[in-house]
Formats: sequence, C-alpha cells, structure tokens
Amino acid sequence: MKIQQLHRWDVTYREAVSIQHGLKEKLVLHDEDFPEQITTIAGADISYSTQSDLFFAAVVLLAYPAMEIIEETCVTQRASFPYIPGLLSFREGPAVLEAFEKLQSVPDVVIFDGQGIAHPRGMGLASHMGLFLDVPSIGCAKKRLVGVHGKVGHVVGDYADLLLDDHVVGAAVRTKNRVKPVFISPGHKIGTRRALDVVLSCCRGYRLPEPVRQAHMTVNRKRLKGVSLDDFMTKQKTGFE
DNA sequence: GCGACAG
DNA sequence: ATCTTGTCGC
Repeated sequence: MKIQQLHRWDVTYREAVSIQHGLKEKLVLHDEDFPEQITTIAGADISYSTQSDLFFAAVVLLAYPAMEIIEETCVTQRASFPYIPGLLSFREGPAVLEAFEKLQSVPDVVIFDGQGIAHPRGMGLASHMGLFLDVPSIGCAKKRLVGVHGKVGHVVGDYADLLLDDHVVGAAVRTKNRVKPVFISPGHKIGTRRALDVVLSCCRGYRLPEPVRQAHMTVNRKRLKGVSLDDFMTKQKTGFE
C-alpha cells in the first residue's frame, strides 16, 4: 500500500516532539470513517537483533473474523534513532512503513504493538502510523505509558478506563482470564469503545489479539532464521549495482 | 532531587 | 525489546 504523507525521520529529540504536537491536530478520534463491516485486519510488530543494531518489522494481514492469514510482509533495517519513551515511532516507524509498502492489499484496520493516543502528546506509534497510512488504527500495548486506571476484573472482556487529565484515552483490558491486561487506545479514525470491541473480537485464547500475535511470531521466526544479514547485504549491494 | 518510563 | 533456568499450574 501507499503512504499518504511523510516527514523526515533523521530528526533531533526536539524536532520529534514538535512534529508530534503538529500531527495530533490531524487525528480523527471517532467512528464516522470506520467501515460498517470489516473484512480484513492487520497487525504489525518489531523484533530486535542482539548482536547488531538491525531489527525486523513485519505486517500480517488476516481475514476478519476468521483470523486466517492472507498475506504477510517483513523487512529489515538498521536502527537510526534511540529508544526513548514517548518517541517510539521515530525508532520503529520507518521500518513499519516499509513493511506496509510491500503489502499488496489495504487492511480495513490495523493493530499496533504500542500506544495510540494514550501518550504524553497524544501521538503514540499507532496514531502516527494510522495517520501516515490513512487507515483506521488501534494501539495495543503490553505496558502502560501514561494515564491512570482502576481495578480490572479478571474475566475476559473486563476493563477499566485509562484516564489522562480527566479524559478517557483508552482502557486497560483483560484479554485472557487471570492474565495481566493490555492497554488499548484509539490510534486514528476510531473511538475507544470500537477499538476495544475490535481487539476483543480478535483474541483467540492468548493475551495478545491474533493480528499482533501473528506479526510477533513472524518477526521472531525471521530473526532466528538468521536471514537478517543476507537480506540487508543484498539490499546494500542492489543500491550500488 | 526522586521516581516513571510503549518497544 | 533481548538474555536466561527453573518452576507453578491447567
């Protein structure tokens, strides 16, 4: 699929923060643009190499609600931005977008392994990517970045609103009985309630919803397979020859 | 100064 | 995120 808009990725901490403030104004946080019926859903994830600064990014497209894999893409890149809480998209964004460019079809909605608007500046990875891809997106993080929430019941489906400055920016959701909840927040072109329903309808007995779980398995599969070095070297050569 | 801090 | 051994529970 094609990327709608872009900005430079070789930025300083200061510039990155400024960019996030500007992008926040463009987010659509309601369901009006969300399709009545969705047929496909995608998940994206990253896997880092230990002995090098290379890492993998994969996108897996699944049929909805069957959760059967339709297509998957994977790319490898060299990390060019450090990991800084709140600026994750500047580290993983470039690779994630490259993986989406290789995807043939356009998913109805995408789930990312990170925050959506439950972010210091309302621009988490899921929101940033959803905006650039111009597609509905949802943030599904395994840990909290910002906000507060009450107790979460321990049955699948139970949840507690995630509050940031008296505003609901997402929810802590139980996706598997007795297992630590995940943090769901709207990315782009979707509201909290709908985001929550979509994620829960994608869970199949594991803590992570299928799209993200499959993407996670794909990147790890590729990394352990050691294809990293070969792929990267090939890409370097073709750039000169 | 101290604690918090997506992946 | 990644590394890493055993261990508790269904």
